[in-house]
Amino acid sequence: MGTKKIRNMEEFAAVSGLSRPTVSKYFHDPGSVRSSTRTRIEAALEKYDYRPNIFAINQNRKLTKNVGIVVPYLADPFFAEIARNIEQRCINAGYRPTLYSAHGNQALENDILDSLRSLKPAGVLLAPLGRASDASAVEKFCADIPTVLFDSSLEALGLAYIGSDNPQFSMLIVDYLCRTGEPPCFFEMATPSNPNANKRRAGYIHAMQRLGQEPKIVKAAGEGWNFEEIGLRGGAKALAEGQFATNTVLCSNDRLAIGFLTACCEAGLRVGHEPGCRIRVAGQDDHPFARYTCPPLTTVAQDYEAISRHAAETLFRMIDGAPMPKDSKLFEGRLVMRVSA
Amino acid sequence: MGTKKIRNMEEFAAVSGLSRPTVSKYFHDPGSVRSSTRTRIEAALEKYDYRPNIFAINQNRKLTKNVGIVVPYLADPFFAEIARNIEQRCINAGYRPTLYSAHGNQALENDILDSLRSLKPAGVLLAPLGRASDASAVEKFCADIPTVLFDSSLEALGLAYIGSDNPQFSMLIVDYLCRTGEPPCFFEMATPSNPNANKRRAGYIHAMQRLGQEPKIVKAAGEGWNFEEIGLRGGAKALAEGQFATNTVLCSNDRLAIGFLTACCEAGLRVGHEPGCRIRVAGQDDHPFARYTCPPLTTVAQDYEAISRHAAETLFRMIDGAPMPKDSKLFEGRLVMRVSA
DNA sequence: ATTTTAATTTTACGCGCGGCAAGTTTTCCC
DNA sequence: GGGAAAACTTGCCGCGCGTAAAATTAAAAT
Repeated sequence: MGTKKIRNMEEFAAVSGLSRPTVSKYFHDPGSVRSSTRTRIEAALEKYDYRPNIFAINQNRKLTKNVGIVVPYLADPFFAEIARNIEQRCINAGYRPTLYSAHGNQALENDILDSLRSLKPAGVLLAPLGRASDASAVEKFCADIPTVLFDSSLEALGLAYIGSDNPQFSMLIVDYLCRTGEPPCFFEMATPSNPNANKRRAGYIHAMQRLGQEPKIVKAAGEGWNFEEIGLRGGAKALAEGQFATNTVLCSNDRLAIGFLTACCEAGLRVGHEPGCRIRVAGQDDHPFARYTCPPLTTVAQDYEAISRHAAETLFRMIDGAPMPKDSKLFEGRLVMRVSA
Repeated sequence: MGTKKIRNMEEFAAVSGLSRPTVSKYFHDPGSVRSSTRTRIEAALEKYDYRPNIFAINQNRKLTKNVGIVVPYLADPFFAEIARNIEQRCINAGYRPTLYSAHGNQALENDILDSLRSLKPAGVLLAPLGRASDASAVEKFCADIPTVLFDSSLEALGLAYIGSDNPQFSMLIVDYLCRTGEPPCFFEMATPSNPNANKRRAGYIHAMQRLGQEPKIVKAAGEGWNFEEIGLRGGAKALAEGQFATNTVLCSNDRLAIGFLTACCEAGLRVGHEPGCRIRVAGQDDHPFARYTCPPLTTVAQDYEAISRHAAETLFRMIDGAPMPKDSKLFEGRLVMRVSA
């Protein structure tokens, strides 16, 4: 390694025998300098491991390569997974993603939006908290910075978003469950954190009515993002009180189902569609852990790939000048049949 | 709201009738300006919602309030949880945390360390990839920037870290399992991603020998961070081949155990310590999902609170000038008895 | 009311880099 | 070899703010 510590681009330009603007050009686009100079720079780069300061770079650029990714709750592997997917797409497209989690907290979400303004991002991919979001703050943000909303809509605002066709999810699995056994009861949180839950409930009701069945909804008490706990407690209570009219339970989402499965287990109920099982349980999302429940959870898979791809590509188009899409793009779910139902 | 958009501190100082440095002082410490000027600033703040650019602030500060938090794999709820805990502590202490995940990838971990240099952080809390880390890169980083290593050590380097007393974990649960039934076999990944696994294996062997039992180790093939999958596949194979010499399996970590429980379920083995159960399964970590397996997983709980608290406090002391601790600080595990063993 | 002193505000420069204009050198091509 | 194009250098300003030193002001003391 080199003898002196390189502190900035000026010093680095000096040791490579070039002017700073030339070096700057190189870092902006290595192909934009003569190959002989490129060689010299890269030789110097070997000796002194210098890298431009990323935040200084973006200080005075009209268009940065920064992209912000915001999710509501990173401790949920679903969001961790989709965030990773989107991050990778940004990197591949030459952007510099930064990931933020609101941790289920409105104040934090607002802080993140403020931080993002400082970052001068070329664009932002935002999965809002939903019901708990500060709608006006999000609206202002979208007006100022190219933003793609995904996963959840903000119903108060009329903004387009990219996500799953939630009513279709419920209809798909209701059809399946009715075809293969007793019609499902719908198990959900009393106060869901985002509008997706409402759309799933509506889809359930619609599908049941279409099949001539009476919808039965069971609600679990509890707030926040600890869905498993809510599913466990609410499920145990509902089971004990005999609230489920049939032997089939469709949960509003997989995490709730995971908790509910534990409630079944603790109540001594064998779960599954096989002979000898007392109850069938299905979820919605195909959460990363759904494959590993006991028994493995039958569910409707969100199209992670399509959502993250479409969200990223939409943002890239917006960065290139395209307007914010007027209409939401919703992807259909795919039935994942496992043992639980 | 105000009439014009405030673009920077200069403009904001103008509309509040003060000089920029005075306003700057206010933002650095509202108590450092005369109360009459503070009133004027806060009045202007009401009218025009201005906030200093966070990245410009840190451009020319000798000591910033930035803190970096790096975890190896954020899609693991364990890391998501501990990261959230540490983030909160940093915020409470007046720092500005930024969270990064290496996503199990060495190149990404190195990129993150480079980004962090640009951030000019006051300090960094780093949970390294472990075996997959670029030891020399981490070493250089620690030499340049106050860094607290947590969760996993870097054995190649002699650096202190903050984490769990892994041998104690295994010894604790081995004692319990032997006391209450057949001695456990140890189920682990063939090529674990960090040194904690090795320490747990050593703890297992030591505890078994002390009890006069012969250690039996079963290894699951597979690389990477998809532990559940590895536990499921490796577990199914080991069960099919009768590799477990006793009816008790101690998994190297909870995620592996979650996969293994699914393997048991699919093999039709009832898990638990209750009559009628064919196999007992225990994990280590008290992963956020361990409570929600079927049956709920008996495990050894990492002291999340203590680790994150001690890591954060150590970093704050280092930022205030204390040297990097010479010795690791390891917290004991707590036995969490559930139904699986 | 005047001086002393402490608090506050200005002035002036710096951080690490982008970017533009004008001038100089290199390279390429006929 | 001459001329034009391409690449590079010099010089300077800008981004949004921190910060030390100087100048000013306000509060306290006499």
